[in-house]
Amino acid sequence: MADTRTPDSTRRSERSRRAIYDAALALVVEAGYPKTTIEGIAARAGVGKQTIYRWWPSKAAVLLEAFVDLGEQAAEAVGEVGAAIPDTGDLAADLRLVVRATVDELVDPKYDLPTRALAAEGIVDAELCAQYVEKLLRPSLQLYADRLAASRERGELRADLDLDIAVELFTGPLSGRWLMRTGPLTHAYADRLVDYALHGLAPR
Amino acid sequence: MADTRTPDSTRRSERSRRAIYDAALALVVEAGYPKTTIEGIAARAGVGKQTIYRWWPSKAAVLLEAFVDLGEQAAEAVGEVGAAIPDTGDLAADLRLVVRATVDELVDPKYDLPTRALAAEGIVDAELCAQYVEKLLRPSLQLYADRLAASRERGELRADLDLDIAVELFTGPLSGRWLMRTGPLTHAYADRLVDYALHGLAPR
Amino acid sequence: MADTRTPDSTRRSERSRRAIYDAALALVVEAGYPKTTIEGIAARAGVGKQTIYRWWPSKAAVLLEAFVDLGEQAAEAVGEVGAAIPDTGDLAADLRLVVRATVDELVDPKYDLPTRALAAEGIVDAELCAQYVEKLLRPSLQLYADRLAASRERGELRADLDLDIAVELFTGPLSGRWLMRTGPLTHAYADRLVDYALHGLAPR
Amino acid sequence: MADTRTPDSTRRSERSRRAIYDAALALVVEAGYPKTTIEGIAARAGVGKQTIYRWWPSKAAVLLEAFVDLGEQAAEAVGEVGAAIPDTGDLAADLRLVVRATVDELVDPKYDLPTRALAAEGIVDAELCAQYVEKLLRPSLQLYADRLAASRERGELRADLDLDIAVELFTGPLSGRWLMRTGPLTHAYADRLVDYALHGLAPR
DNA sequence: GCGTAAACGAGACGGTACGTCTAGTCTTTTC
DNA sequence: GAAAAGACTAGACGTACCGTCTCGTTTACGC
Repeated sequence: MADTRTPDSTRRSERSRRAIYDAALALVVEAGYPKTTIEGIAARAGVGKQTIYRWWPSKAAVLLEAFVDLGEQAAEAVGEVGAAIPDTGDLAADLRLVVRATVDELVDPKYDLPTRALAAEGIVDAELCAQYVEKLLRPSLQLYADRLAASRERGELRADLDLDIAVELFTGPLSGRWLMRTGPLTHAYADRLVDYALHGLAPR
Repeated sequence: MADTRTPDSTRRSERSRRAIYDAALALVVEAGYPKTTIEGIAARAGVGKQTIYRWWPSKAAVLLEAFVDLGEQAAEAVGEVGAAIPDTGDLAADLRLVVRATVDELVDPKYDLPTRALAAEGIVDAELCAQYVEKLLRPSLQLYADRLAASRERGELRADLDLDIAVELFTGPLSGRWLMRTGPLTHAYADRLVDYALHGLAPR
Repeated sequence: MADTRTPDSTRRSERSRRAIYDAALALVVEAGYPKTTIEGIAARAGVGKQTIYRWWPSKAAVLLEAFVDLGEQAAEAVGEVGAAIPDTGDLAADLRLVVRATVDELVDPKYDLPTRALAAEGIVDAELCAQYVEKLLRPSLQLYADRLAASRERGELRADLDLDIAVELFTGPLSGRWLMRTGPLTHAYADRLVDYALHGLAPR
Repeated sequence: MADTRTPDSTRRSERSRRAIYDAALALVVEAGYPKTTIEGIAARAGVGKQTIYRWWPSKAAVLLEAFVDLGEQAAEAVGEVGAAIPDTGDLAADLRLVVRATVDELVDPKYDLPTRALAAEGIVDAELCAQYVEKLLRPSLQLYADRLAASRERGELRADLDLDIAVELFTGPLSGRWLMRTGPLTHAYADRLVDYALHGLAPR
């Protein structure tokens, strides 16, 4: 029978939590996600398996939290601000900048591998997918939405613009190309994508 | 030590191959991909495990072939033709039709589940990914490319249009929304996506 | 790579150990040794396979321990004593008694089958053979040796008698006939064997 | 359904039979009996598996025939005769000679390993055991029986001597010590064994 | 000599068990 | 009472052989 009692999180060991995060991320980068096991994480973190099972429902959940934590660490280091797409008034230029930045990130193995693993897991596991979207995807999509909304207010975009679809027009092709490796991820690609998405395929 | 001898494919049992395809697809739909095991497929197909290991390198490879075969079966049943997006002269209408059809397919569990599983596996396994793209993804993307190329010739699209990106502008958002469940997949969505992709986000 | 860590025997599950003994013995008697598998033992004992592989190196080792344990159980039940050949002063009579008892045991399937299996395995596997001899064979041979030594002291046997060979003179023919089924195992045979061994083949 | 047709032995391939014998014996000596497989024998003999299954019921049966054949080959080489224990009139001396010879043979791996394997198999498989006894054991025991019978006629042994038991008095201890490795197999041992068996344990 | 039938080499097949690995649970001991 | 340690049940993994079953290919006999 499962232990339905929820553990007392106030007594949780911060040291163990950190060690588990570190071990999980390191193993995914070193050995790949499928070869990363809960036993392996526990061993590397110097932690009992039960400590993992007590606080997380699955390997993917550990990795997700670890990765979110990594992002927060990084954000804190840079000063937390900058968490918005700059608004210089030139929408195309602003978007090129951020799409290029996204391209750079997707190419860095340190981010690529864990994100791929989480995406793969999420594709098959709806539960985890929701978490993934909420904690990782949505925040970054929101940046696009905010910037586009600002331009829409100024009349630079269709007045009735559906923001969700608008955002997807940039991120969809990009993440599709990244996930399925259907083409190179370069700054040139980023620029052209922004151009097409903003102005469409029809002749000028 | 691995058995490097390649088996003699002329002596291969067609009956077993089919049974394995059927079992694999059925199990993925019924139990989900992670709970689909090679042992399970073998048992359900009434086949020895070795017969699977002899001909396929992994569970995912089995499913990929099974799914490709399923497509071929279906194509054969309809008469093989129709493997092109119709060209009525109205590009927007033609694209709406096919994007709507894609939406319908992605919603059907019979296609949804195996495709998700393959996509998930491909995201993490580059080897398999290449196969997946080559055998499943590329052919369907090519349909878009052909139709768009036809319109480009007629001057209905930018003369210097990059077809790859153009195709992605339709399929990227669609598959992104599907994979990550970030929004509903409806005909209305399909229509609006086609509109945005064709004409861009800028005001008319 | 093999797991070289030795498990902590203080934490071993007594319940599992007993269940494995019981299952192993039962299966050997019911299905025969070759059809007794480690998987079968585990299943019948309600135990994971790893629990067997953790504590024993082979199927035969399990059976050997199970059988030794069975003997200890039996000995404990009878009160532990009697573990010596009686010494009534009449050596021939004493030996006849114990050889007859041995014959009876060798004929009982409950002992016959496991012992045969162990003997067979030991014949081919020197490692196991040593264990078998040490734990099962030697103790019972020692009883003969002790009784014969007592008679030798009293001058009833050659003064320079080689006890090992002397013991073999009784047990060798007996076990040979049993193992290879070269003749009937009866009390009459036991009596005559004792007679011949004690007095030789030469005329009186 | 099994193929009930009995194959036509007149058309049997002598070359294959020999190759199988050689392969079986070589593998048992090189790799040990348990690691000798029918597939291995077939591969080494350059023979299809079916050719083995057509003519023999089991791995042990192959080995038995191979070994019997080996003996016949050897006998033929020496000139066939000598298949009897010499009768110099000195029974003890004659027996010492032959027991010493047996000891020498049991120590030679070329004979030791296959014989052990067959004995082990026979212990557990009554069917095979009968074959083994009939073809290998009985003939060699008969030599003892004949020699002892001759002496008995001459009054050198008990008039009512039970030949079976008498033979066992020599071969039982010997084979017991050999099978279970309970002591060294030396000429000294052979001599003493003959002495004890002939004259018994009682003081002179 | 030539057709035919059986034995042959080869090896794919449906299976069983192997020994290993990991999941997730449970228990014991330590802090 | 949380945590480290690790033994436990459970069962999938990929491998090795089993014994059966085709395949073509010799081989040898009867016509």
